[in-house]
Amino acid sequence: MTLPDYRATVFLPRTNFPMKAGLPEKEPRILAKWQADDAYGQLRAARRGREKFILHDGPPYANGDIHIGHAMQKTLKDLVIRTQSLLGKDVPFVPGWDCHGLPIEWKVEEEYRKHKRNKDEVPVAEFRAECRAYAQKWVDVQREQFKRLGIGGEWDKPYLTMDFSSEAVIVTELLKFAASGQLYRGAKPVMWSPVEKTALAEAEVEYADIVSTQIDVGFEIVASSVAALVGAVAVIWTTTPWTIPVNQALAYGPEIEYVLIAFGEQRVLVAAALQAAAFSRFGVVGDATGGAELAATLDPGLRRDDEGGVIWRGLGAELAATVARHPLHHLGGFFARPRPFLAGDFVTTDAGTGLVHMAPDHGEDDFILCKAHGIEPVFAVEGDGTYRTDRPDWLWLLGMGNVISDKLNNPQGAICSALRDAGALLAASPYAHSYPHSWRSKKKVIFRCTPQWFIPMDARSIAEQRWESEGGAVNDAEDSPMREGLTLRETAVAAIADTRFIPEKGRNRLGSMVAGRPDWVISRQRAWGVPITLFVDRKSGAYLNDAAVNARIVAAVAERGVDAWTEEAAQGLLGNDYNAADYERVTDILDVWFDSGCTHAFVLESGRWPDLSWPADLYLEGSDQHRGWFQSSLLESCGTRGRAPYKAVLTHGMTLDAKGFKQSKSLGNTTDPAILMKDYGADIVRLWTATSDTTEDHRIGDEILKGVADQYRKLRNTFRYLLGALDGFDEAERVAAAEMPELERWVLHRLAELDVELRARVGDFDFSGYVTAISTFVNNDLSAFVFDVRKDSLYCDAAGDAKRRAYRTVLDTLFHVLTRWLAPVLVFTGEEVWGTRFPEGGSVHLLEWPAVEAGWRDEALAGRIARLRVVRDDVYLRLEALRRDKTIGSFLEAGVDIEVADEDLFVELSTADLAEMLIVGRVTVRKSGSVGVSVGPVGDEKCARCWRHLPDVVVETGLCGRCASVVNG
RNA sequence: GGGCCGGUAGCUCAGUUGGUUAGAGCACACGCUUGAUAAGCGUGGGGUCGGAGGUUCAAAUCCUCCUCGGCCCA
Repeated sequence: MTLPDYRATVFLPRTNFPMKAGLPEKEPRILAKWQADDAYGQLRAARRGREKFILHDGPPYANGDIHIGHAMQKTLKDLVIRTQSLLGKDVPFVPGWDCHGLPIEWKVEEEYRKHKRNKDEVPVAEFRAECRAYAQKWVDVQREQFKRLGIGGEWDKPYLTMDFSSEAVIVTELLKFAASGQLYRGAKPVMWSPVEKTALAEAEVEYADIVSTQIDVGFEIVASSVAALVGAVAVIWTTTPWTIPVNQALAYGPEIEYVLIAFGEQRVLVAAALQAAAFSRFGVVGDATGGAELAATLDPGLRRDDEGGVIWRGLGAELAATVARHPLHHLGGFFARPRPFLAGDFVTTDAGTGLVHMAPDHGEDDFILCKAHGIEPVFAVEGDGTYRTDRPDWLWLLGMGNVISDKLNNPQGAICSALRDAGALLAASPYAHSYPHSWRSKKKVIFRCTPQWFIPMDARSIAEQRWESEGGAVNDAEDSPMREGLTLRETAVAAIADTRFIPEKGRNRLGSMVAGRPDWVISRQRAWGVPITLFVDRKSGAYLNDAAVNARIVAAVAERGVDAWTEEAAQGLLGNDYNAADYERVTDILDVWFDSGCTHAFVLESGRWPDLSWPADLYLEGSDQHRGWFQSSLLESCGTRGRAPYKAVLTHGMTLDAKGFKQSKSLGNTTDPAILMKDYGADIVRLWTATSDTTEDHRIGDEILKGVADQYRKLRNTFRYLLGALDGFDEAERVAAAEMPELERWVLHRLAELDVELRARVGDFDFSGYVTAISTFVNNDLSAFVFDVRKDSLYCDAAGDAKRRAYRTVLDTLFHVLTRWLAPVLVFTGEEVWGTRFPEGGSVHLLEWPAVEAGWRDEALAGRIARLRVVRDDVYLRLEALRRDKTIGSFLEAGVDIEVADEDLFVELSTADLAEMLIVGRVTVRKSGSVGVSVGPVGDEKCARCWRHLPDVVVETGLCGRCASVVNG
């Protein structure tokens, strides 16, 4: 007998929402619609007047395509913005870019080289214009790349550090530091090219093998706590003879062993470990006759490491109170000053003599060590590499040429000659080594102390920063914007205490960096940046601090940008009260970190974006920004406003490759967001961001993305099921929660629980916990349990059946809840899902957090369902055995007999529709002395429509009673 | 070299103040279903918690050292 096909009478899910997402093609279309509808503007209008949440965007550098770190970070920011917005807050987002600085200058210069143009022949304003155009080009590129990721924001009006209005505020902020006395001119050695007369960055220097002159020079010891040393000669070794006239001290290693050895008429002091090597040099004095004389006086016995020749032996620490004099001390003045022995950790016995001559003007170690002992640089070498002529000390070197010239440095040059004449040159010979050269001119570079502008961290120590005759340009503070009586460092430390850190460990990181950092060097000898708009009095060295002048400067920059700061404009800016000739116009530009440290001022505070307000609720950046933007913003704001520009700081880790290694182009292990857009789509990248633990370093790779795509598919299919199951859902079907079966009420209970959990996760910016909670709910509670159990009712019950209506009511609730909860993560899919069900319903992103009633919570019910699910798990374990021996296929073919001893459990089980809950053919529950579960084939006929095995199936129709009544209406 | 941070199944993550046999999802294997079907359901295997010491009745958890990796400095 052939039974009718009842398939057409079953209410199968119906939807045109495709299982396959096709995100790479679909997302751009949704994006275009948002653009056309002004989705961002609509959202602003919808949230007007609500509590604000200000996430201030840290500006990426406008140079090159975005990388995966940018993608992850902007997505993270977008998750914050969209979840806060979902909570009903007004969350404007103004993205920004960092546009000034060296890397852009390089790129433009690189173009010049390609076209054989010389940067020095290009007017600086024209050069800056090209830098500006270059930055703008990448702003436009990156803007599209960020938009493609589904990042919402005011893309049509971003902030750029190079906007004239930004530049004007940066200048204003600088002048605030000036006005409050928080600026001083100090010095610091930098890489300097005497040929180009400019400072160079590390990356602009290349190393080349050259031959220099190495010399051993004796410094006569004039005082020492070690009596044997007085009158002896301390020997230093150097490959830059030109630095000897700038020497100010000698350094020794406290742990190094030194020996005093007779050498001809002299006694020389060198490191014990280097004695042999040093002595083998001595006597080699180029072609000079003096060398031969010296060699002749040398006792052959002393050329070996002969203990007999050692007059004194001791550790460097014993040299602490030793003082020498410069070999050219007879010149008087600068050269007549004593040369103290200083303990230096950097002194080694790798080469030389174990004693290092210190020229604080020309070495990093030298500068720091000397500074610590109050010895300041003397600026003996000018920018063009010649010795200064405005003091008598170096006039004897007049006309000797550039300090990098071989003529000056060779064994016959002026310096070696002077030393030889003084009897202090123990050796001079060619020396081959690798030496830094300018990438551009290929000429040798030097370390050279140059005046730099500083913001002091400890204002009380400003006076100590001054150096002789250079006029430490410190003005008295008018009024300090910092907390009363506190230094900038102390203000910043206090501000950190007032800030929330997510995760908490960021507090320590930022705090220890601020506590230990040196003064902030804000000047750069560059072209592309905001000028340090100061006029320095040529006589006093103090910078001009006049409100009227400052106002003119700011107005000029606001109008013309950084090009307003020119020599020609100086008198106009100074006005009638000052004579431009009396003032040096500072030509340095600001460190770009000062620029970005001011973003809070020209973005949040300026009023240019009326939606924004100061301070920000949140700054969100990578952990590398503890040294960068978090700190520059903090210091800038503390120095001008006495507090941090943010209430909270959220840090994320770095994105590593699949194996946990840093991504780099040279390693070839980078992940290109553009390729991800093509292969996966933005929602996958967003879901990857949301599921990664971004508080730590995290990984990306094919396997990881595949896993994320799987998780996405599960969520997508859940939406597809909801859409299909809700086909034709009508408000009239709706059932009140109180009228619903337990299973539906339990779903509502779970939603009430989730509501609390998810709100907490959003508050903690814990998106991985947020998505995991939703995913687990969808997988375990919905897909594996509720959807499965209710499949029968949804498919086979009559359309108007109370249970089915209750279920569909809950599915409708689930639809609204899940689309909204997931919309911040799956921005495109969320819109697609929403639009599929409500084509005229506007954007899902305008909606607010779904209404979940706290009254849905029902702990007693939750306990009951949990116990039933334990029974379910137990039964399934047994049914699997029946499957294995082919007794049954579908669980619907099984009958289950449960015996319980406990009265309460018996009542609980017998009042539940266990056959339905377990999706089996039949369940009987008996009270018995023993406890047990037995399973077997149910034996009843299978209903041709609902496929359940039931006793009331009629053979003729093949239908069970329920299905018969549905089919027959 | 220094400061700070991290290492839990193949992958992504949970693991409260130390306290039963270290969990979840995905992936994988096997099976069911063929009316969510390039989907859904079930069962299962898989971890010496980076390594070695130590404290403790008891350590993924506390301490020390090592190792690998990351950020920032030098």
